Amino acid sequence: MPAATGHEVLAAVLQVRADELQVLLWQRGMDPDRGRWALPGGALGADEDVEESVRRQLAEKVDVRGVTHVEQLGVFSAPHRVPGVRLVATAFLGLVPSDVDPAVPPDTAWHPVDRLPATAFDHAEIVEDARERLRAKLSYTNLGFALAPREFTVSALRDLYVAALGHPVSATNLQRVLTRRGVLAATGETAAPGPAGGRPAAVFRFTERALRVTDASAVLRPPGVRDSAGE
Amino acid sequence: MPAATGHEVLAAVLQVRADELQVLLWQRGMDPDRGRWALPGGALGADEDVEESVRRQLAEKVDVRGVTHVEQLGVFSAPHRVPGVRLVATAFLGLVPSDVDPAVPPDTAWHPVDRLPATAFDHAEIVEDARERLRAKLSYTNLGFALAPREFTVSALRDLYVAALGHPVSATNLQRVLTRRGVLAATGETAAPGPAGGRPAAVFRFTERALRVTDASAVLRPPGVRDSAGE
DNA sequence: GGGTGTTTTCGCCTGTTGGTCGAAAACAGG
DNA sequence: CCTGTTTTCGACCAACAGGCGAAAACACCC
Repeated sequence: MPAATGHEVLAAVLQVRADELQVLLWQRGMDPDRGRWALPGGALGADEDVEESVRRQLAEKVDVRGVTHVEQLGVFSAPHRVPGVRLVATAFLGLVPSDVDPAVPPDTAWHPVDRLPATAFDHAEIVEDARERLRAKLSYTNLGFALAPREFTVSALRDLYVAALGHPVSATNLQRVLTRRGVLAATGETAAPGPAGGRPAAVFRFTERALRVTDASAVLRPPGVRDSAGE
Repeated sequence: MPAATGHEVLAAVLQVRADELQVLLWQRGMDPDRGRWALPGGALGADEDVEESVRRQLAEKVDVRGVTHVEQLGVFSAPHRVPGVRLVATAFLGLVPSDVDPAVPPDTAWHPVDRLPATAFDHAEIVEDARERLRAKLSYTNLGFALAPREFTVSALRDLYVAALGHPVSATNLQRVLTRRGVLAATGETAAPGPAGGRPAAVFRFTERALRVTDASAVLRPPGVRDSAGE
């Protein structure tokens, strides 16, 4: 009696390329929406949950080792979001560090989230949700690790934040804030200066490459429990 | 070709009752999991999205006007989370103000989230997710409005936060923080003192009864843009 | 080799926020 | 009128983020 309901997973995979936040899309070769650009994904398999499914489907488009972070965005379930069939989608956000350039099939390409091509179904809406989720989480988590190479300079990290957030970020502040949160650590090495000279930049690394929420957002925290201010 | 996949919606409706955070559950009268307690919900209809569906299903259990806030928690999709059938669930968090006591069917009752009875399927996990989401959002949003009556004293609001957060909260701080964020406003009236006397408490109100995120969480904000500190 | 320009780094200052504490205000009851 | 209770308010302090400018460390050119 409940209508036969299919379930698909979709992934908005984001990466900063050429100082712009871009998303991985593939061009549909079949109707409906032939020629329009769609998010990677596909039908949920019988013996997998949605997390396993999205990783499996992504593996068909890119080298999954490049995708350092995957998290659930939400459910998109408008009755006619896909014409003809009843299809509920679980959308995901995926992040790729800026130093890798995974090989992709010929029908697949990166597009700046600011200038999307004609998109299929409700996928533009999903990309917008992914972008906002990224923006919010960059502020109060260490999610930057998923966009950055293993090692980087503060200015390189600053450029990533500028591209992802869409507004200027002070390098001074970025370093101080992240250091105080205890997620940044200097490696002791320095990078070679650019062609115009300049002081060699110190090389940093994220202390952990797993998502951690900053307690700074824990307003109204229990009494007596103060931040350790970076052990 | 994809296995016939059913889709259901489930709601973890939370309310502070008797100084404890409680969740609305109903006792299953049929197998599987007969006798165990389950979250309200049901199959997704053909002509509704999951948001519409959860409100419709909730209306069958409680007076929906009492539920002041509903938001998506996430998808639960373990292949055998419900024995026998393939059922994917979209879980929701619902909040009810502490001053209403909606009528519920005979098989339905409130249970403290700290002492859940035997629960059906993976519903205990969903309740735990709902509770953590509430805890997190109380800190950096004005979500308290959804747990509180339209008008209240600071100590009453403090008791709600204590019950929901599970740790002591300073009344002084709560008032100052919420006022500075611009979400609290004094009505000018005072409440009658308790039986033991004491100074009459001032009555407050939330300035808006819609979810708003505090910009305080927007660390690394654009330069020059400072908080208006409550106009 | 010294000056110039560039890039990064570091320290200081400021405004805001949240946590703590204690005093004062406003009530009931004896 | 005195005591006990509850609420309210102000003062103080530590932590934090943003802004700014000086100093450090390099490349290039004359």
